[in-house]
Amino acid sequence: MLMSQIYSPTLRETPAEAEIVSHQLMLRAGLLRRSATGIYSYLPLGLRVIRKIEQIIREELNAIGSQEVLLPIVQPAELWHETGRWDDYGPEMFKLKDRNGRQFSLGPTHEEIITALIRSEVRSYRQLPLSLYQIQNKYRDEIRPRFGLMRGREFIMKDMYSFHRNEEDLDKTYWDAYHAYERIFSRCGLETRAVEADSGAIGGDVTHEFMVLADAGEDLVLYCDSCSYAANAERAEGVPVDNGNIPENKMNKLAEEATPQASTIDQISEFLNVKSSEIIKTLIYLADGKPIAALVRGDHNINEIKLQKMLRCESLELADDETIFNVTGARVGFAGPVGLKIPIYADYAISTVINAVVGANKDDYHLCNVNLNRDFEVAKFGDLRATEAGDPCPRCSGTLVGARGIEVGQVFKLGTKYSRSLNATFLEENGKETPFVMGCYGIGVGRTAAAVIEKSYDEDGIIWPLSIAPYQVIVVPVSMKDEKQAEAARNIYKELEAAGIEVVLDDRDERPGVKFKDADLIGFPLRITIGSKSLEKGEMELVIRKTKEKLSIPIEDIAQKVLQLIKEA
RNA sequence: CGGGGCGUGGCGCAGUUUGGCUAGCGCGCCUGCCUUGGGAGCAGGAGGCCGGAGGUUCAAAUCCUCUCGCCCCGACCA
Repeated sequence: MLMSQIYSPTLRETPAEAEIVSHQLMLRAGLLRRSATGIYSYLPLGLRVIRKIEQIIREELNAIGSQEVLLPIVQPAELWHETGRWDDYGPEMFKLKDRNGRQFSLGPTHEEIITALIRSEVRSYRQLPLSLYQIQNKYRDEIRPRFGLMRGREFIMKDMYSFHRNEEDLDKTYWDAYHAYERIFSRCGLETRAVEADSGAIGGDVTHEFMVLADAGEDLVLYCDSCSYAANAERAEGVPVDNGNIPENKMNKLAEEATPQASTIDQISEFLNVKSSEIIKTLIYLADGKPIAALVRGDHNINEIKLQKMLRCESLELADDETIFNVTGARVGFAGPVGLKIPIYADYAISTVINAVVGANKDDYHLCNVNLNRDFEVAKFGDLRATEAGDPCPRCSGTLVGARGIEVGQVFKLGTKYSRSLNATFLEENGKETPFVMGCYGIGVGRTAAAVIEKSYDEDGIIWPLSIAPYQVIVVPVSMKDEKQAEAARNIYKELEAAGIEVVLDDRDERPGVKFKDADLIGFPLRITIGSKSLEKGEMELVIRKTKEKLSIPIEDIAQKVLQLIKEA
């Protein structure tokens, strides 16, 4: 390909719209342009990177026996009503109507479609297991799209779905996929860490997210400093603590203190001169519409996902001011467990707080020296707090370390959630109608490209690994007007192309600085520079983008050397 | 959805507070000369309903009202 022909408008200056490095460089290198918030056009070089990643995915998934399909983007609402996700997914779904007023959505994911496809065709255990995948645009009207390809509203995703007779069979495919993912990301030049995670709106119990540790990541990952435990912070387990029964003689006399205008933990801590760990935070929630109280220590934060799991409720939201007043008799900021008539759930750590400070359920008052069992009862203890860096590891005696992570893939064991609600069954050997046991497996293709840049760039631009670079080599003659250089450039270009190498010839009549800057910005892994001096010696210069290493190599050896470098990568 | 910020040639910005001549600058773009190992130089040039609508005024990029779009932070942690 000739550089003069490639539509790759590079920018000297960083567009104001881009905040993180990968987004800035994708725009500057002419890989990407924004069309609307979270919606992008991929330009030729950007598309080539995407296609390379897709190809790696295809190879690895085909290798574990999955087959590629292409499912519709426009999906009928009825299917989503069947699983209840038309409402569960809520405003995240792009919804549309056809001319007859029939409702559709732009697919945010494809569990419904694929399950509906399978249910009418796969009738026997003899046809299982079955694994299908597709690579396609997904549509989610994200609450806050940002960071270019990192979180778009339209984005390219590989999604794979597997169908099984039973859990054991699912387990095998689950780990096949898990290991295929490791190979995929590794081939893309990414170091990933599989972490335990929450399954969110997709559902299921066992799931791992593949995280690339990077500052631009939107997730917080906690991992153990001495064992292999790693989890998304929203999922990370707390370690149960139990202080046993607090001896009566350590309990001080309950007292009421006026705390005018002190309604936050910090304010109370300062006003009463107590540590935040001596305060019990009382949160009033509506669980499926019914009020409940959740207690966490003042220096802890609640994890609503954990609370929702413990309550086994469909919906969970913080109560509104009116409900709080009705339940506690006080305005927000003065709730406490003493005398509450609603069920009280508490984090394990609550059992360790002696002589605690709590809201008095009375405006502008708090209670001091409050003690569990003497002054209030807890319906159930559990792991309710948000685990943080510095907390003990739930698996060993180590300590959890925090890091930002970019989630590039996730694998789920879905179980029968979708097959049951969509009535997708097959006949078992014994003739019994059985719902499919399912798994699903996603990879964010564009996000993977973005993650690679986040981990591999320098002040001059992107540093693509050979495996997903838009082209492997760029040939840069210092001056196209020097006919000797131009000819040598054309010759080596043709030779490399003939050897099956993906090569670009920068045939533009630009000054060398411009061509070097563009080559570095776009991130071609290898550059062959042709100057008059080296040419006279019968040599060309091979420059490694990543290390900036420059090798003078006899012209006749160049192609061989390039092939060797590609092979070694 | 809440808060903050921003919309001025393709890109990055100034000008807006305090209304006033033909709306500026840098980069990019076009033409010519010149130059060729890290985004050169000189000369000439094109390109703007100042996001949109309405209003105030002799006069609006600038003031007022409404609206659209974009970016950032937050989204209930009492």
